[in-house]
Amino acid sequence: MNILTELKARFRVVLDQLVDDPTDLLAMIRPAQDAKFGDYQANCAMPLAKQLGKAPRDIAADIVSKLNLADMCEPPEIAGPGFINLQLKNEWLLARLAHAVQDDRLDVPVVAQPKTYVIDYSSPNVAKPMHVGHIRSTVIGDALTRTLRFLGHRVISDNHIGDWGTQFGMIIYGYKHFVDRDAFEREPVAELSRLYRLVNTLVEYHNSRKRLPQLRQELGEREAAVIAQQNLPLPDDKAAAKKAKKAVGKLEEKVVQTKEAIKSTNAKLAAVESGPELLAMADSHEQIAAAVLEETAKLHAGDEENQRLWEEFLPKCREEIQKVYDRLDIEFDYEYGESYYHARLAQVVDDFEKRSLSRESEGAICVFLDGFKAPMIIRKKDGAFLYATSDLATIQFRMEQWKPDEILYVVDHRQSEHFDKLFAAAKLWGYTDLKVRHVSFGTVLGEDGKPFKTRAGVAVGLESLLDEAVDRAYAVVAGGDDAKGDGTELSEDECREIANAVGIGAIKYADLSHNRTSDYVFSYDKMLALTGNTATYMQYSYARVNGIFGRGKVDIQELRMAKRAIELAERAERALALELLRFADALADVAEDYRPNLLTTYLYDLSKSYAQFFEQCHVLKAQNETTRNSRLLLCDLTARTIKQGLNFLGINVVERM
RNA sequence: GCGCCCAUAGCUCAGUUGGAUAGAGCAACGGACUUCUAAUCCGUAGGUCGUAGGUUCGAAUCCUACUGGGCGUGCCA
Repeated sequence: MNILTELKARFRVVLDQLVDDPTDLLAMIRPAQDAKFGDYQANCAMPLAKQLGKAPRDIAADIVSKLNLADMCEPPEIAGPGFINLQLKNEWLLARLAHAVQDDRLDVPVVAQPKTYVIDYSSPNVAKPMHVGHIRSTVIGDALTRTLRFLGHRVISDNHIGDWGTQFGMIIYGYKHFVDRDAFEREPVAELSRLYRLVNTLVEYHNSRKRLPQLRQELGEREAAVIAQQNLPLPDDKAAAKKAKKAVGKLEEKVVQTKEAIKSTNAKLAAVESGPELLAMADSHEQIAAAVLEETAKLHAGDEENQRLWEEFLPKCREEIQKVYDRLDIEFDYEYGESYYHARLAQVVDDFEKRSLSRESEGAICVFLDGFKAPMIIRKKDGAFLYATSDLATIQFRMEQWKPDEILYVVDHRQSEHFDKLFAAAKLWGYTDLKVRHVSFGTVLGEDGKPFKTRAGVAVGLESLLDEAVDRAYAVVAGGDDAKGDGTELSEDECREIANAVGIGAIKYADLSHNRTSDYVFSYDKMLALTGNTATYMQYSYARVNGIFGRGKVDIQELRMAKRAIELAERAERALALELLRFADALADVAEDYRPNLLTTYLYDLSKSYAQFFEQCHVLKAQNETTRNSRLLLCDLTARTIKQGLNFLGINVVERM
């Protein structure tokens, strides 16, 4: 049962008599901030004071007198300005725990009104290897899928793979001009990836050459602007003088920006010019950028050769991506790539045109939306479609196919404006009942506080990231095992298996435990730490419970069925019990605003409660058989909750570590 | 220029949508092992919640201005 939902239902009956809509007031019932105030607190009396023209403490007393809570709570107490403090009755807790022991769902109810969700996440480009930028979308989307599904919603996970864009034009061009046949035979994906990078480098080289003179000119103009501003006489007025100085600062900043742009442009030129072979390639492929676009256009137009190459490359690329998903233990219901929607794009634009929702501007078909300066372009002046077009087509398809109540896009925050426009356009198009939500997230930073890149300046590959985490986890696991002193307990195979669960778990957990909207600093040392809010700590808590069962030769299945009584004599026992029963609340919180970090916080609190219980309440050497059995059941519930909770995060537990 | 986001302990981060004395972990310091896994636990210290105003019974949270940072900004995705 969901404790908060139950309490709110009880309060609603009373508050309905006082106000028209108690929704906001009910949101003010929450877990107590401090254990000394009880288990839960209701803060709704204070805001009612003005509205009802009565003292808040009197209102609180009035509410309390009308509440029907006797079965669930001790008599409520009114404190401070009008807080209503609630303490759950032990009998009530015991009844819930007894149910949880027998219940596969750990007493977590199914939602009253299931919805249909489409969740769009991960969405890598098949032509490029997956990199660090893909973890957050993949891991957050997967966690939301698992959690919402468990809560009883119908969830369709759809990996909107980039398999149709310019990157494929690059690969095709590269394959036609630069392929190394032997390498392609041996390792096709590695070779395609090399070709992608090569073509990309050459394209950037020529772009840079074109851009450099412009940048130099810009630099001259901006430096002149600084001097001009500096030469202006300083106004006598202090505020105006300050403003003038600030203007100089801003202009100087722009000079710095331009200088940096020149530096990175020069680096791109040097990358090619340092190698005679590369330079020769660049010289003989001067029109490469246009040629790549043409290869892409030919593919889209159904050119036989390009189509054949695409069909040959795509499965190989997808296989490679699948390897990463296998390692991450992530599955999708559907993986309709962008190419899947190609046939619909022209119709989408036609429909917008027919219904006068769009119009031509500077040769492009544009949808002008209220509140946006720039229009959303759905067809370029050269006739090609854009990702806005295919995103619209995707919405149309999903509505036809699944009729979702809500579509979630788990995509980084930089695309928020695109989604704002997309959602506005979808509404304009007639999807007024559909809820569309951009579940955005921040950037993964390196320890220097800047976006996580290799020394060469490219995003860190996802595979190598996983390798590194698992290697480090192996060192931790094997090291910890050796340190026990009584010889190595774990076999080599076990160590490897544990290291895999720990390493992959650490990466996922580090990501999910941060508020998704903020950037976070990626650190192997922190994520693999054995203490603190890490997957490793949670996995360790789980393994310790298992250790008790092993040492005590406990048949936990038998104990569950035997319906042994749980007792809450010790403070630590009661605290643990209450935490266990908050699982449903925590999951509801995750679903509320799609925030997996609320689940990691919960699991960490649970593990801490368990650690205290573990210190203070000896299980196997309990005073008597009844207490021993009670505590074993509390251990069992803890282990099951941790396992289930980590499972929602896509993280596995290990029986020993 | 315009738009969006952010600023909390030395460091990395929470903060349940306006509630009681702002919390964790790391690092620092002090304690607890003939152990149920010490791979742990307990304690101490650490804060002008970027600055200045405002809203009200009550603000890290809402509003305004400022400072500093990130991102986006008409034909990439």
